[in-house]
Amino acid sequence: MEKSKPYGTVLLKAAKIMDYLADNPNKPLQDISRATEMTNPTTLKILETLLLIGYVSRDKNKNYRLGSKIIRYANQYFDQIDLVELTLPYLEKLQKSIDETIHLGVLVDNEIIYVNKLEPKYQTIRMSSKVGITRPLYSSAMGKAVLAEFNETEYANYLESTPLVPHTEHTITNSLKLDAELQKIRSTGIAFDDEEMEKDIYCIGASLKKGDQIIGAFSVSLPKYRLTADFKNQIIRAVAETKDELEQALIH
Amino acid sequence: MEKSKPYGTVLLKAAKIMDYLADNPNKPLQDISRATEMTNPTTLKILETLLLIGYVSRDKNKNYRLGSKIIRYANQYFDQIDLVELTLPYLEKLQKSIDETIHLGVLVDNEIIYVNKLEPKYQTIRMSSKVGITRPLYSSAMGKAVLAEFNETEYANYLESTPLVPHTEHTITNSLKLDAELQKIRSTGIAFDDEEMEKDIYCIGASLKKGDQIIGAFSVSLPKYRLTADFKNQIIRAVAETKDELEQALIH
DNA sequence: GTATATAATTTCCTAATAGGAAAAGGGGTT
DNA sequence: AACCCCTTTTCCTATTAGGAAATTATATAC
Repeated sequence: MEKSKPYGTVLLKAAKIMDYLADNPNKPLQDISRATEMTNPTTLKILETLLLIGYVSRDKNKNYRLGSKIIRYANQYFDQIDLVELTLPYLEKLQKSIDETIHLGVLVDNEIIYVNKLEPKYQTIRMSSKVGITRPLYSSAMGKAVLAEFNETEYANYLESTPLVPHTEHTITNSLKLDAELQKIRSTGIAFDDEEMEKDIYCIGASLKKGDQIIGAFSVSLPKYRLTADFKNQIIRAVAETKDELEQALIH
Repeated sequence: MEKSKPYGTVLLKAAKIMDYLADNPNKPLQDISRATEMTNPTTLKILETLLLIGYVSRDKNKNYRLGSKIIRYANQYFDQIDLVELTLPYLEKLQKSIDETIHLGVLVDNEIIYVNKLEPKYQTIRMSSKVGITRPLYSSAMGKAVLAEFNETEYANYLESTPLVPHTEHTITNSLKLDAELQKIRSTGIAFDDEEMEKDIYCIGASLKKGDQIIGAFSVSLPKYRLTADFKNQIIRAVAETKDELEQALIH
């Protein structure tokens, strides 16, 4: 069984250019050609088409960057979900009671994408994270909360397609251990990430469902040294309560 | 002089699909083919490549929507600018003194793109606008503020490439009138939009420059009936002050 | 459960495109 | 003015794209 060649070679090349420009804004043709391993004429022709459709923009010094169409797409993307606005008051309430970083994520293509982030008001040590980045399901609190909602087929497919790569020495890389962990999450509704993604960071999260549909998850993240037993219980209670409120709100 | 065929037919088709999915999320192959006037096999092949590069995602019912890559791009895009975060405290302060809708926009490809929006806290009648949408330069307060900063060549190019299409009966469609208006803006630093974009909506804005570089603009928008002479002066003063603060902050 | 309708996918061939070598054009610098 | 470096155009063929038709999967009716 050999994998067939993908269709749309220009499209793949264009994506390569876009990826490069996303990480390296304001680059001239030459740099883009070099980085994407294409000749100047080819790169130029693709860039001109990308310019035409608004995916990139070019300044007067002939440097290229991502274009305005991207923002328009992103906006529509959030519209589709429109979760951010809906959940904001509840997450803000959670924020008030637990002054730590709160994330909201949605499930897309077996990953969690951060779509909102609320920062602690008074804590000076904060997490560095950003809306737009993704987290694997197996090694984050939000991810495991979501995984726990998968049915057997979905879970089997997930495991098959995803190698359990360690990010820290605490990452769960054994599927039996992961099974056990998910079992626990199912019984309590609360998921934890004990430095599994990033050293010193502890997260407590829960999934968000709209009826039967898994939407995503939210979580509280904090440096582990701030996590006393009492505080942990307080967060768990607050997260559980927020989950109830959010799922109530999602039904309308 | 004939215009040459654009390179990358697949790319153009892919963009058509993306545009359609941006406006019509969760559509099956058939609908996409119909809307984009392509055959099923072609559409499918492009969708599969888009899937591969993360530009679209497909659910188990085989409905397609924009993919997570878009959010990642958008995030990088904002990083490039990183204006939103930087300006937020100042715009919030402006918000507090003038309880009306505040917009922040950046200049991209001779258009203003809204990148942030602050809603009035107490006013119940609000503007319907969204982050991500664009406004022409000639018919918005932010746009005219930016146009007033263009040099002669830039301005000439702009006029040549942009027809002054009326949006309301107040839109300036005469370039001499626009010249005069820009002259006034240059002398005061404040731009107005007197129902030129949308009936009943009045905006007061100013440009944002970082040294010599035109970044974008911000504005206060409100229903015209709330605009007394006194309130207008109050807004002008607040906008001028905010402009100073922001440009100070932009230098670092 | 089977028939029927509808949509998704694969196959396969040729019309159309893509890509790059080479040459030409632009712009800034010594 | 000559040079260098980067961008853009030209032009030809190796490669890809696109669609008709057949096939398979999926949903709906009976």
